[in-house]
Amino acid sequence: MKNTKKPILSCVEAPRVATDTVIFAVFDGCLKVLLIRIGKGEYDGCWALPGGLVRMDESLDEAAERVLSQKAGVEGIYLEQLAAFGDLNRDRRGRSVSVAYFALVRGEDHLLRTIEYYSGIEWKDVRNLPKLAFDHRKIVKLAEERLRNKLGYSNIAYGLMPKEFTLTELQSLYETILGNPLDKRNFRKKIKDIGLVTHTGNVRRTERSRPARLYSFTHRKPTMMDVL
Amino acid sequence: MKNTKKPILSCVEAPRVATDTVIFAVFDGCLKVLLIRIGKGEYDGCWALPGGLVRMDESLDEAAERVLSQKAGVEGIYLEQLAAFGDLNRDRRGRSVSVAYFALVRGEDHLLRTIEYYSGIEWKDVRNLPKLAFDHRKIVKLAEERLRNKLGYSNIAYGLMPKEFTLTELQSLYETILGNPLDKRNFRKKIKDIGLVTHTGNVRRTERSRPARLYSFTHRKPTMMDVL
DNA sequence: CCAAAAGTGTTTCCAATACACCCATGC
DNA sequence: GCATGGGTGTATTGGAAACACTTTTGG
Repeated sequence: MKNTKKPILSCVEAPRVATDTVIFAVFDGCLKVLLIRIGKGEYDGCWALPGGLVRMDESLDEAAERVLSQKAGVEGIYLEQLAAFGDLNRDRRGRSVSVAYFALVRGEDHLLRTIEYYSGIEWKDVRNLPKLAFDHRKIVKLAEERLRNKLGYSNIAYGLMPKEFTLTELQSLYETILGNPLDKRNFRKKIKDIGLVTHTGNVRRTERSRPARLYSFTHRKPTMMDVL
Repeated sequence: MKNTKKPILSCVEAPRVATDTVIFAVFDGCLKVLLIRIGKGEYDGCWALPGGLVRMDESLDEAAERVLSQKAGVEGIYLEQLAAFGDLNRDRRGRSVSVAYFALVRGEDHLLRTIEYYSGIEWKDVRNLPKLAFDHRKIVKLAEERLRNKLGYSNIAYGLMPKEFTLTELQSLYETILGNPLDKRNFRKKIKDIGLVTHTGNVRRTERSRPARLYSFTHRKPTMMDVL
């Protein structure tokens, strides 16, 4: 049902509502987060998550999608609400409440429009973050935890992998995010047993060694399953 | 660090920020939720979760605690953030964003000040809810799911149980919430193996049968563990 | 001694783990 | 033919699940 009443004009002190999104990608063997450099004001020189105020004509999810598209140039990717952050001192410029999201970008697409938009936009290694503004370090930490957990009981890895990939590449993604090595035979057995991936019929040929069979995710929608 | 700047006076259209809390208790063999009857306006006759606007001088968590205390008369109980809800049409009276919480009340305390405060405040069986205002049905559903999940991998049941209890009582709480029967011997073995509870040395004597040993939770702080 | 609920162990089964060698290709 | 990474199966173990009888009390 659509909201038919004219919204109330709020002329009293009230917290502002924003969204901030932790955008993950895996490449160069690292879990990366997309950050924007703040150029002036209270947090000059710090880095921050892409975010912005929520408008009157958009839901929280829509606001997060818009920010993703405007500031990071990505659309149609995996996006999920993380939590709301509303400590009094989270933003030194004034009272605000932020609804944090986390999003996943395929490693192959990590260059998409990021550098062109801002010069101050970069993928940073999660293990080695610069100084972050607001409470964004806390948000990234929570997002990282959530990502690691969900990897174990859902198929969200599809959000980080290209359409086609080898099982070795998939395993290496899991290892990068989880931070520990996995047994090759057990990994492949489990992945195949639960039908997480489907063989596409194609192979990738490399110089120097046996060609690898290519797979794609069986489901491209978020699905719960015991992956590991 | 304390917020030293004067907060910005927001004189533009902006979503209002509220909290709503799903307060659970288990008694009479049912999982119950505390609801408040709405007496007038758009949602006349509907029931709603206790909630209210977030003030400028309190964090989201503090706002939830205040509402809990003012509207439900309970303090110092288990409280955890659930998620933020911000669909455009969630409140027909105007644009709002609500940060939902879920809270746990010991069954023995379920009468605490509830009836006295409002006549329109009642514990309702989760399996048989009345018509709810706003998007509160969705919020209750999510909270229920979260409660069921957490029961399996944390000790939060302590928030629902009295100080001392028998293992049969604890099992019956699990069965009520999960909705299916559990094996007595396996349940007791697991509960004891992981050290979830500690024997207090006391027993409860009933007429008509063998006395039951009394236990209390080993930890009264939220702790992650494989309970079931 | 009877009714009522408390309390207690063992076996079975499945899923997670550990582990080592052969295969296909390019050079 | 050799170097490189791809691909496969089995034995072991540990935890989950199934399952029935004895104990203690009050009346």
